Amino acid sequence: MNIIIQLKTAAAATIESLYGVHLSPEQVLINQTKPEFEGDYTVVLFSFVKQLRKSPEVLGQEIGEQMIKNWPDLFTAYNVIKGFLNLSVADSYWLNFLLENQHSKAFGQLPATGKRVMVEYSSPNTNKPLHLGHLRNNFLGFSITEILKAAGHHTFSSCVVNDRGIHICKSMIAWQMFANGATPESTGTKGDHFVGQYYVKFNDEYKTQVQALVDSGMEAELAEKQAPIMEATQQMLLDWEAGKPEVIELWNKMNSWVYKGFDATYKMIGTHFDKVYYESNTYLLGKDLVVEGLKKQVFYQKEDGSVWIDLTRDGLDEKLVRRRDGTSVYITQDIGLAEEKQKEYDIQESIYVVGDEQNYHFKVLKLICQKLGLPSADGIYHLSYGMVELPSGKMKSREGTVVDADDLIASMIDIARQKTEELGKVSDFSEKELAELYNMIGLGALKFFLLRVDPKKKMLFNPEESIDFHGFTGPFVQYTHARIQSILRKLEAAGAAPSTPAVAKNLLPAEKEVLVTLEQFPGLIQEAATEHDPSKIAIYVFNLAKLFNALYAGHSILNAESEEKKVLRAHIAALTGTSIKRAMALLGISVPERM
RNA sequence: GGCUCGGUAGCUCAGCUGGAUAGAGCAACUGCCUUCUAAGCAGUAGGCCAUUGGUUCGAAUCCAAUCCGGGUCACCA
Repeated sequence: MNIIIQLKTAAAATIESLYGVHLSPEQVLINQTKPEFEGDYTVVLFSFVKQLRKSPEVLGQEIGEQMIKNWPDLFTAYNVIKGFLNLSVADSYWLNFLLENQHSKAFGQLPATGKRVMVEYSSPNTNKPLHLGHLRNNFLGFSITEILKAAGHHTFSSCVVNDRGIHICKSMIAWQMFANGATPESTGTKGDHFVGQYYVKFNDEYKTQVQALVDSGMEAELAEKQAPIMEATQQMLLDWEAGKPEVIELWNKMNSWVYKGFDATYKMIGTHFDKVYYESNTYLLGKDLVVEGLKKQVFYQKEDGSVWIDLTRDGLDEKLVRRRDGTSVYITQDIGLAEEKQKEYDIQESIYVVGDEQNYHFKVLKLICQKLGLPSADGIYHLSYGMVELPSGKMKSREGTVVDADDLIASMIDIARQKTEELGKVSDFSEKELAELYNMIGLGALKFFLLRVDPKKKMLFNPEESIDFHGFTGPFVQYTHARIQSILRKLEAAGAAPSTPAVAKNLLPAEKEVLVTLEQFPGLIQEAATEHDPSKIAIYVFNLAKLFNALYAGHSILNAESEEKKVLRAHIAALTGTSIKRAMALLGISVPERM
């Protein structure tokens, strides 16, 4: 049981015994004591003043005194300033905590809950390569899956590949027109980039054709529909749906190029999925649910035959779920897929990592699923995230202002290489070790950069300034880990590995601060999981590393003032090391032994 | 226009289930490598928490209005 819960329970019990007023522990507000005051944790008393009819100062004195009397092993001192009761927690508590957890490789792992959760993320289109926005999506999805796992849930990651539709046909048409049979192999181009080039070519040609038609006197709107390349694309979509063999063959071929490219990128960033859904297989799902919804009178039919749901009572609009011609719309397949996931994986929670431009869509999706009575409907959660913007504004693929994922990753790794070479600390590394290190640092910087901000906020990426390697960054945390490992290696070489049970009492402030923070780790994982927010982990691990660095700078470990202190600090270093490693793993970031 | 999300240091962001003098990082300026990795540490400076009103012992945090910015409201996906 962590100290905050113990504090709440103790404070509530004390208040009950002193004043006969029953409080639940949750009603007690505990803050970490500000550094300028004496104490570790603070009970905020203002909220009890009215009920207990005593001044905050008196309350603080009485409660503080009583808590120390009742739990002498836990609380050693108190002071009251205004309405704040500052309590000092006994050193023995922190030392016990340290001894109990020092060897736990899985420190922070919470007990199994039995809850089954699916996280869907990435969900790329197969007509162009991944860009910076996809990276934020992938990193968030991977991270939240790891966090939920650490919180004790049984997780499944999934990806819905948008492999059909008009956008893929655009690349296909352009390839037919311009490629002369070129392939990724013949041009030495990564498959997804290769196909993306034809998507761009399509748009160029389309623009030209529309302009030509407009110049010849056609209305712009009509020109956009009648441009020959667009008509050919529409025809190709119909041919695809009809299963025309040569279209299907081309579609398969081009998608396979794209997948090969995606796989390389996914491998590079360490993403993997337990289940991949292809939209070409799932786009017909949900049709039977429309029929069922009509029967249940959740949906209604208009005279023209189209099927709708009226959500005006829920403050939303009317929403189409089946077209007049009987074909389904986007949301229909999502309803179907939601049911499919539930059936296949028996999940209680279903998380969708999707950009915030689809907030409305997911609100509607959840409502419809609830009205249809799908078992997992209440467990639908849209992990909405803001766009990554450039100083010039939103990224637009048509205007060529997107930051390509592969390019960015490569440049991050290259910067990692440059900086590492400048510092010259790992000149004895083999080529292979160096390559691994550069990947670790470059990707660590990138992932940390994208995960450290609240997912729901839009964020800015400035390519000119690049991503920093100092301060609140991945490399900073990685560096702290490497330093810790260096110390531990030296201790081991000196035959003083941190296994001796006797540790020094009388913690110094710098030592205690690290311990207090370490003790919060499991609670923090819980918080990040319930709030679906990896940035909490990033902020935490940065803070932990910073506190450790302060301890490191102020107090020697190898040459500590006494053997006890040496052992104590070695233990703290070791547990900090495993915590950093664990926390960074929750962000999908590896940490090096040396850097 | 309706709904919705945001506006905190020069820049990028924490803090938002109300609590002490609003915190980090970057950039700027001072110091610190003959002792464990300076990708580090210590410090200085930098704020009308968009504006106005309300709720109360107390508001960056809650409520309302206003201003500014994003998203969305397709028989598109």
